[in-house]
Amino acid sequence: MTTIVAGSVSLALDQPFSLDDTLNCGQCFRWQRQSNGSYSGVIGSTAVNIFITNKTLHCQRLSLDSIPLEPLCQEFFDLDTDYKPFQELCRSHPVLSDAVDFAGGIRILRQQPWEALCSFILSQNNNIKRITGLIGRLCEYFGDPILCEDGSVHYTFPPAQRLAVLTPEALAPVRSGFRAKYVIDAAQKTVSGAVALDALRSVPAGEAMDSLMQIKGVGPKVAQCALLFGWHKLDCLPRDVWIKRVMDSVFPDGFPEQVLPIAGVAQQYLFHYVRAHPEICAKPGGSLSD
DNA sequence: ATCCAGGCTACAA
DNA sequence: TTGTAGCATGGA
Repeated sequence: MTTIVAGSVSLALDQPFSLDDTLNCGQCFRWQRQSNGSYSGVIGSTAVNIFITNKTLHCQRLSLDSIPLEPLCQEFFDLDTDYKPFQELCRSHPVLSDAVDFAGGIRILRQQPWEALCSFILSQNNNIKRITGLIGRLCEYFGDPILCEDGSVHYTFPPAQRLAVLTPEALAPVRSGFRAKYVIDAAQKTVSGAVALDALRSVPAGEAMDSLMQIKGVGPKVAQCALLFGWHKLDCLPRDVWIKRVMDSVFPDGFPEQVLPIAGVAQQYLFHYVRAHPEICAKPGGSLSD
């Protein structure tokens, strides 16, 4: 009996979707741009190559598994969510409107909760380039290899059970510095159930934050990033140094009220926008020396 | 060389 | 409660 495995799927897109912006805006760290402009990456235990042409998302399976490709991509890239209403809400403020014009092709991926949590623990006081390398090493050293048709090897994100039994010394090759002990604590509390990741799905953001912040090395910013990118809680508003800057200078009273339910989406447009245009945060007449 | 990066902990006042 | 030194690492 022959197993038919769909090697690729094509998904029609009914709204803007930029792979470059979505995969390079700091919400994920594991997608690699190929020389032809496509991206390769891992969703769960499936390695894929993706690209967009003619308002169609093409997804090719690289790994040798038979997990149905279409629902996998449909969910991961959040294709069932209509972002137009979110962008209309952002139009209520000129700078958010500019951010939408600049970064409106970003979609909030539906990453696995554990991967998002672990990734953003490692992200603290760190820059995106180094975070990417660090997570790459974590997966290469502690994930499961995914053999691919073309001879390449991808890796799963290491499950919590595997990291929970490690010592900081064992994690040394990852070169995560002081963050190693935080990752181990997160893994242990996840495995023990002290922090029940699955249960957070049905819990309001504030309560979910309190739960995640029991983990050493998880404060408000890491918790909100994890909940936004790993649990798709769109009302979370992570405040990193860039967002703090633009909040202080442009939104001293916070986002417009109507934006708050999707503040995480607005935040992500803004994050991508201000990193490319730091002058937005410049205080009018302010000087660096006072 | 000093500063900074998708911050948090531990401690002081 | 608010404020801040120290933290590991590496690129600018």
